[in-house]
Amino acid sequence: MLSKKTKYGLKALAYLAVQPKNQPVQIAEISMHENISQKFLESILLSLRKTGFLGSKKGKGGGYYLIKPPSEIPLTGVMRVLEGPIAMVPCVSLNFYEQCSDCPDEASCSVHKLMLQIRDSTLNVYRTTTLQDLLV
Amino acid sequence: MLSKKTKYGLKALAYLAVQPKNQPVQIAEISMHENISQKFLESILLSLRKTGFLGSKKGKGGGYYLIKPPSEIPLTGVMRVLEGPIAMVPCVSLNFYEQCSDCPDEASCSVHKLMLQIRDSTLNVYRTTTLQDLLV
DNA sequence: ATTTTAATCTATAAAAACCATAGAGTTAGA
DNA sequence: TCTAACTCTATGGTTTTTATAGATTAAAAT
Repeated sequence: MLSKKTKYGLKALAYLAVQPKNQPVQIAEISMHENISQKFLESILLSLRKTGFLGSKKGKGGGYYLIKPPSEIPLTGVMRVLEGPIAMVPCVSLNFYEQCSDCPDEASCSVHKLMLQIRDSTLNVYRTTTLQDLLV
Repeated sequence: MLSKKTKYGLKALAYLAVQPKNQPVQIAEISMHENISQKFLESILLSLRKTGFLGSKKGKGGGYYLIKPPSEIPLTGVMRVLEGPIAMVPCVSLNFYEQCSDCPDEASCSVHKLMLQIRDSTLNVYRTTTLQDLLV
């Protein structure tokens, strides 16, 4: 299941992507427009800022804005920040690899083989889709 | 993330798939061989039996066995039983469709569009892969 | 019939993840 | 200096996941 965090994050990014002249938008506006709990959205936007997707401006007329044009933001990075590893199992993760404690041999593991395929096909979508492609 | 339930279930199915003459295997044997908590495995195998993937025999010489040959078991069904809906969001699910409460219009929802693509590419893997393909 | 073996069922609880809120602090602009 | 808006820390509640305990039922062997 997709977490609310990711869902809200993507919606917020898409909302920011259609702003004229990429002007800063306040949390409150995004939260109202997209039906998202404001406090929760705060923490999500904060993590997107810390990871370099968003910029922010404090004070009057401030808000959040995209740092790069939507067409230059592939979803791989966004998804890793919001949802975590793309792989469904650590032993096939490119960025978060971990050995399975219960599994003596990866090469002969049936789950490993399957999840490798799933990772590749999912990754292929995220790599070839940018934020621009999500806009109406 | 893939749940332990699914991981264990797949391993158990693969283990059963390589049994000579498809003979019944006891829970205890699978649990030992695959490093799975026996009680937990019990409930997993039970649900696989109830959904028609496994048969069981009680008493001495009993155990669980595959009902169909591995090559005739696409992973779509198995995954739906073990892991639940394949879609990451109910509004793009074929078998478990549900409207999003927070989303006024599916057609213009950025998350919807993306998750539709992910569902299709994932489904494509599960549909074209059978239990047979997971064996070494 | 009785005993043994092994699946089945019900209930429950520990652990982790997820979602959300509260409130104080900080920064920037007017 | 006042106010608007982001930043940070902490915390609580709910749900899901994982696991365990114990009693029951069914089949086979004796």
